[in-house]
Amino acid sequence: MPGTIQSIERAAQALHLLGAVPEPLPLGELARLLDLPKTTVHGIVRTLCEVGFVVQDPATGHYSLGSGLADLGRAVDPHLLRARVSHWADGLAARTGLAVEVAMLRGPTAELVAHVFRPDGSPQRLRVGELVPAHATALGHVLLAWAPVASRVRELALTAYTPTTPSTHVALGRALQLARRQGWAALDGGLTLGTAGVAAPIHHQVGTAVGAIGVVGPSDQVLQPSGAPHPGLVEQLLAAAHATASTLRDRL
Amino acid sequence: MPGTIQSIERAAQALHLLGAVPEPLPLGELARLLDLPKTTVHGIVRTLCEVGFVVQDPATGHYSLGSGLADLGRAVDPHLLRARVSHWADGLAARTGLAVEVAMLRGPTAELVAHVFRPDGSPQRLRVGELVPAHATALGHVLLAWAPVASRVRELALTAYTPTTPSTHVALGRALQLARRQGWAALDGGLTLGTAGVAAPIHHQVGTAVGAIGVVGPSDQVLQPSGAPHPGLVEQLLAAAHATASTLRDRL
DNA sequence: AACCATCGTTCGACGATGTCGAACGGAACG
DNA sequence: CGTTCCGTTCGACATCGTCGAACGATGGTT
Repeated sequence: MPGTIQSIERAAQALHLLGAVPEPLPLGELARLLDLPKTTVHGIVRTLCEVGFVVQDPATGHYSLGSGLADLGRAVDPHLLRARVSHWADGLAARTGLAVEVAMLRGPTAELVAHVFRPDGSPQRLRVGELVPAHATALGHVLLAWAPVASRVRELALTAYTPTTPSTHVALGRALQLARRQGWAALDGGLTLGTAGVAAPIHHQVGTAVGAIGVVGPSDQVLQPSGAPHPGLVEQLLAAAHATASTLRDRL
Repeated sequence: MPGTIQSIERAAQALHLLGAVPEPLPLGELARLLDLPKTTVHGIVRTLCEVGFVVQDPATGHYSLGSGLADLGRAVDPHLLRARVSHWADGLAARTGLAVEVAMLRGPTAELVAHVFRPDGSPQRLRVGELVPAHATALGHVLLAWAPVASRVRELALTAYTPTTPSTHVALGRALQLARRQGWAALDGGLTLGTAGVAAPIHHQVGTAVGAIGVVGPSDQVLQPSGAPHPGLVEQLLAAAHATASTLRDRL
């Protein structure tokens, strides 16, 4: 039986000790209990502080368990995501003149958790709560591209809503690869001819996206004749996504 | 600013990923998301499995968060300790003919969480819930000797109940050092003249004791004229303490 | 039945990183 | 003011983590 990684075991022991007492522990005490030199323990708790599993009381220098541990088992609540994203989504709609939608992956679909109307006063219908097929929307492409279990794509039923809907796994795979490469996704007429969307991932943990934010509107207002998004659109989307992700990392 | 420990950071990233999805992740998927070779990730998750932070589904081989993480923030519940210790405490009382008490540290006192009567049928009073001064009992000496924050001893008010109560910090310190060295504590007449106790720590995490188990009775039945415990008494105590600790580590 | 792909796992070479003694500045105490 | 103890930094060194190669097991395909 091969060995395990000593530094991870030691970190776990430090966490156990910090969890065993309600009050913060000084470094020397931790070192004494772990039977390790202070500098060794200091390296461990400094790393645990950086990843949020341990916090250091600035006044006393003592250490205790951090909220990062409690957060591990919790997926981001849709209401929390909506709360955090709405400010940026409002601004994005105002600046782009387009409707803004935010979605989270729900099996083969994208569930809209936030929707800001395009600001031109035209009649619109609130779509929050609606499930849209992930393969047929830019939002869905982003969610699939950054889903933890990418192999799930093989299981999707790829209904062709329009001639431009990716309706084979090869076509969808290519679109997702392109999204991963460029960091965003665009799709023209995937669900409705004449309507296009561009979306970007909202990251919470390394490598995956908790949601996606996108703009959607008439194709000629979202994309240039070349098929590329209008100048500045992608940058604004990425900025909104990044800002939302930052607020998600804030502790309440 | 000096660096942090890469392997601990990587372990934390693995835990975040496992926490981000409700279903278990295969090793290859974890490796892809972490952008690390499979063998590297395997070493990390094997270690996390060993410390209980991750579990592996035996059927599929996939990994998910373990209960060890949730356990970190929770001290052992007195009712749980009582439930786990009672079998061993009953046996100890039967074999030694002495009353058995189990306690947990509560500030400067030892709180009795379990009490088994001496089996001679004499009238006795149930003492569960009672707080006894830690410095004046063998149980309390054990709890103080293996407390996470040893420096708290300085803050104790050392009331002298009998001439043999350790009533200076020096005397108490010596008694605790002796306890740590020999792995158990004995005290004759600390609280009541003519009554002696011997106690051993119940460990849950490395280096600390979650509780203590001890026998208490007339001095001549607990200790030999030399002051040493009766033969076999310490071994039986340590066995009961160890068995209790083992059941505490079991997952319900 | 044979072949193939992919899985989790083990082995072991190698050098990158973790370990930890020495030493630091700061805070608290007598 | 001197002393003690704290958390922290530095840097030498060799231990340990990394990871390519390869394994047996499993499931799917022909």
